[in-house]
Amino acid sequence: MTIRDVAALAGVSTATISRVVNRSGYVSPKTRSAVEAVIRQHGYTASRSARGLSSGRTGLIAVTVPRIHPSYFSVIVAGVADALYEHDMRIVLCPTLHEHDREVSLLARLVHGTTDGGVLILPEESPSELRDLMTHGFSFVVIDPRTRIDARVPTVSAANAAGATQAMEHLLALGHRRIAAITGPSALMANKERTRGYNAALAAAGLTPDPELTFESEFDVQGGAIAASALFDLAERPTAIFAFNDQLAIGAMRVALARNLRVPEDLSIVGFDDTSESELLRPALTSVRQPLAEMGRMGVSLLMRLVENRRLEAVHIELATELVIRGSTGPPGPR
Amino acid sequence: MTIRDVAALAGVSTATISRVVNRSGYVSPKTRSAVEAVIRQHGYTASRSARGLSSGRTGLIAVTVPRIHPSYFSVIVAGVADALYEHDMRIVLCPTLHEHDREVSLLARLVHGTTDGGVLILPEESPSELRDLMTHGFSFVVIDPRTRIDARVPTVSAANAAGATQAMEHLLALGHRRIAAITGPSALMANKERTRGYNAALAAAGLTPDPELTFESEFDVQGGAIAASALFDLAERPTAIFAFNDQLAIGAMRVALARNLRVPEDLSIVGFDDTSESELLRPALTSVRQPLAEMGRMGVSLLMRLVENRRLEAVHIELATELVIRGSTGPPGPR
DNA sequence: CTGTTAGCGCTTTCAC
DNA sequence: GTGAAAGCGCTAACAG
Repeated sequence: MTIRDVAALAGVSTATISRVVNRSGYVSPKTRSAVEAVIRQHGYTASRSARGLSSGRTGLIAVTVPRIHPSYFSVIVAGVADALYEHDMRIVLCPTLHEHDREVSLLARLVHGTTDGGVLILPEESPSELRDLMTHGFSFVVIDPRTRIDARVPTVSAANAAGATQAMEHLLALGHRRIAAITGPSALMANKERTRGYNAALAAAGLTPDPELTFESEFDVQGGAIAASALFDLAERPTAIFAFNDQLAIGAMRVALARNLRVPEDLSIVGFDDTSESELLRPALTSVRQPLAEMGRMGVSLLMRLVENRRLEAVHIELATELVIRGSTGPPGPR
Repeated sequence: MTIRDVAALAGVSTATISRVVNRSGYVSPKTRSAVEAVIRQHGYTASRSARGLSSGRTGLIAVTVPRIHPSYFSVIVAGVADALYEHDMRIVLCPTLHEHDREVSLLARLVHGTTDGGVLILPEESPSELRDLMTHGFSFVVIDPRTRIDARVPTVSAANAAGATQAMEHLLALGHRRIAAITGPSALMANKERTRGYNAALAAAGLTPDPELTFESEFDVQGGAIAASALFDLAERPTAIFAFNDQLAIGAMRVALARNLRVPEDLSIVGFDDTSESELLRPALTSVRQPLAEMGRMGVSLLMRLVENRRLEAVHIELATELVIRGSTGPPGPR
């Protein structure tokens, strides 16, 4: 079933079919309904390839993501998919799987000629690679940039510094003074921001950050466990730990419980992300919620403007986080 | 950069460029390397739309999935993406979001003309809709069919009956005799199979299923909680519960702990799926692992054969499950 | 309001 | 080995 078949059956030209299908231009009600009848009867659907080739718009958006599975990513992707669906567009999913060094150009991976634009989630591409992409006229936005990138690229991220401050203010308000930070890889911008928020909150409370209390680590459970062990071995143990993501917090909590430290009586723990695991833990984890799905939706909203206007608006959006208080935090116990 | 630009720069015809890019037909080594140089230098990438239009193959596969986020789905999708990547193909993701009744044909949703085939995960389409899809010559496979569908459609699922039997044999071996089942919606084929496995294991142990001990419920935490409450109110409480998915098991465990039943001393619990939550719970959940990523990969492998041979092979694959024993199961305590 | 027509960028016979 | 040329199915001027 091609547009020509439909045209023949309806006794009109292909142009008219195109007009009916795309609701573009004037078509008499009579013709329209005749065409629609034929279409319905024969189940005609326009080929997106052909449409893409001739109009330059495919209705497909490339979404790159390091991995699909961790809920952190799948929630963002769900937000993106959701928003795109409303624009009648679909996602071409490109998990990069750390295959960045594969000899395939980013443009090729973004399925050049098949997509109208891209949403890059936590991309591993260097700022210069992203600049190349811009040069090629490819429309894209970045969600949660890994490093500082060209200011002309629209970005969406969580208010990481403010979020960290929220967490710290909560702990400080509870009376904690020795608050450790288990940070993720310091190369990530999000972590730099969270560290900034951590320090700012301490400063605001008149405290000087103790370097002994900051521990950098990979973003996983094991990293959290290692860091926590080191912190517990300190001469003067922290009364609270602010973990820069929930995985780290889980690792820390495991070690704490294994060492018979009660949470939150002996140790308060705050995570970051508020992934679904947080409320499964016992005690449930206090965590800074990132508006992940909303970040995805917002990314699409920026991208759509970009795709339509064909001009770059330098927009950098930070979405507010929310501290979700659960059972893992409480006032410090008497030593 | 189009194929014509490259041809002009290399001083050959577009046909030759096509041959070089696709490694089809003979090209002299000299010409080839000249062309490759130009391509590399100018970063040319063939437009997938144009290629799709002229060759009929787009290198894109549609993947439908009810929702992206629950890890159950994202793990399958990750497997699919993984396998497709090796075939140099990409995924067009179509979360159906229960929008099944939207007036959009399935074919349109599968982006007809943009994809070479489809992987339908737990599709909500009726058998007859799927038959229509076949009639249109669309190549697709189904992962985890919701109901019994046309036998000519290749399917991949977990060995649900056998998996249920594994769980039951474990409980029976521990000495349990009163084992309740919290099933998911009985319309789902997977649940019918699991029920079959449950009954078969009881029968093999010389026990008659007690209808009082089977409770149907939605596949969520709350459903598990409701079912467990009812079971605990029974005159003669079960000593073990086999929940047909992990969410149900979580709900059941919550209620058990809230009622001061010790797990596993007073009550053993087995889940199904072995989602990442299982090992986070305390006690960690014994669960039947479905090889989700593998199911995704296997689906692709069937689909690739289908796409290449253009003929339907009626293949129905059941992948073995594995019982992962953790802390939530143990011998029944003295009453 | 509707039809004609010229491509969009690529693959693919068929000649040479 | 390589080139010429005919589409693939659709959209978008431009006529009428």
